[in-house]
Amino acid sequence: MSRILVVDDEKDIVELVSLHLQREGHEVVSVGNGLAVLPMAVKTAPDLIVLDIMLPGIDGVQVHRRLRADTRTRHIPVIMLTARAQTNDRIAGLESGADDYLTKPFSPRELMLRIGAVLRRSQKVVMLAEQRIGEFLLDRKNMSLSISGKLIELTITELKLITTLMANPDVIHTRSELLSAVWGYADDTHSRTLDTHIKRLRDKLGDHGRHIGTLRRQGYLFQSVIQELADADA
Amino acid sequence: MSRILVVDDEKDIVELVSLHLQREGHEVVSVGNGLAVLPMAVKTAPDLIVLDIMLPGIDGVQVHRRLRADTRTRHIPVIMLTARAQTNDRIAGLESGADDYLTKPFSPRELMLRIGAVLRRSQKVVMLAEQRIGEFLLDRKNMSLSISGKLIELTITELKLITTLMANPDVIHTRSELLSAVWGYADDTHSRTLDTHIKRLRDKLGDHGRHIGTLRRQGYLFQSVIQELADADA
DNA sequence: TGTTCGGGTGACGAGACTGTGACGGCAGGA
DNA sequence: TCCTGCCGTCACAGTCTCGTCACCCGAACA
Repeated sequence: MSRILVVDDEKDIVELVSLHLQREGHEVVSVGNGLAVLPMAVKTAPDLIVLDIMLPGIDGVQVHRRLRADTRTRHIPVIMLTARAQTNDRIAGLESGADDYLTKPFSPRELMLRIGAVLRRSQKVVMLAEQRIGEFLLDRKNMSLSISGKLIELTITELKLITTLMANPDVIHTRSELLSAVWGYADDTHSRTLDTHIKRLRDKLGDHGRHIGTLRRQGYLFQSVIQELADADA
Repeated sequence: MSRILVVDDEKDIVELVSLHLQREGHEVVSVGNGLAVLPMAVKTAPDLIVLDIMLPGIDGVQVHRRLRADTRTRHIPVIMLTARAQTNDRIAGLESGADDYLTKPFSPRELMLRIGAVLRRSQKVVMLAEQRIGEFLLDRKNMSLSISGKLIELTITELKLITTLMANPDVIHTRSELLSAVWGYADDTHSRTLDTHIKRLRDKLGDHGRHIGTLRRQGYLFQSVIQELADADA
């Protein structure tokens, strides 16, 4: 699932950790020498680095600093392994820089949990570059909307509005929800602003404007298929 | 997950296919008559059409042609079902137009695989919802930029501009490239427009405006780390 | 049938946004 | 050192965009 770089000079540790990681479906790369970490990190672009603080040649803290200084590796989360013998100040120093740390001896189970947590935290939220609903094509890359290949010129407000509606088609978006999403209004300002923009949007969409439905007292919605709207109970 | 329109006059086939599709979480709409395909496709806006070539009333090839001729349906991918008895020319003709085709009799499993492949191909280009470069955080969902958590209010033009630059940080974007990406200008209009917007952007970014670098005669670039720019050979 | 309420519609003015041209300054080459 | 070309900066005017208001209409309900 993820690629993880394990840095430790004790082969036993590396093997133990690798075993557990692989069991969880991760790909493991390992290095035993501090000086080799940066080149290896650049080469393999791991999703996470498990870094022992005690290393031959160069200190783990130094390695960490170098990783952070290099634009190619600075975003990679690091979990530090420290020995109990380390002074508290040392640990505090690490704590500030690393994404997490663990004192030796540690249970593999705990390491796995922490790795899972860090990965989840750093996981990137992906979205569709293009969202298609029927003939509507929302191109987030170019910030544009087209219908059946025809570009519809929208203002930024209209674009935000339809983007919000299309994000959850066939679902009712309340007025306050839309006002919050598009205008950032916290309070339920009651004015004709939203209505007006809905109208402008519908006008620009021409015949397809009917995809934007109104539910009296409830809100608006983007209908993937145009149909009569029957109010549910209020 | 997706809405699929199945066109076949043999009820057994429709039922079989529908069953498998529904099992995979797809919504199925079906039609047994060639003439009903276009209206139904327009009405339900399916994500994919499975089209049998042998149909009563009107030939599947004709139907396909009509689908392609109509702006409302031309973008919908089509998988053709052909009988082994069809001549080779016929199949060649199909092959060019349809997104995929399958000869009867076929295994439902194979159809499912091909449908999966076509759907995957026809949609889903993913992008990061948030892009972070140093202190800069580009939030594509809310179409906003913030620096160290502070929201920067940008106009739509400025937003497109910095989005383009940030899409490939530390890479030179030529003037014509930017004019094309942001303004859609095909020709290299030479005016002060781009410069002016670059300046406005830099101003709004305050001290961080220095991330936008100029390379004389070459273009602009977003620098992930601020540094002196040395012109490469022109 | 009449009343009430929420949404639709059209107009308008303030302000924002944009593209342009003029001008100045700086870098690189002669 | 001067010249040339490219970019930075500024002011400005035209256009666009937005929020609001007044008024209309139709649905829901009594």
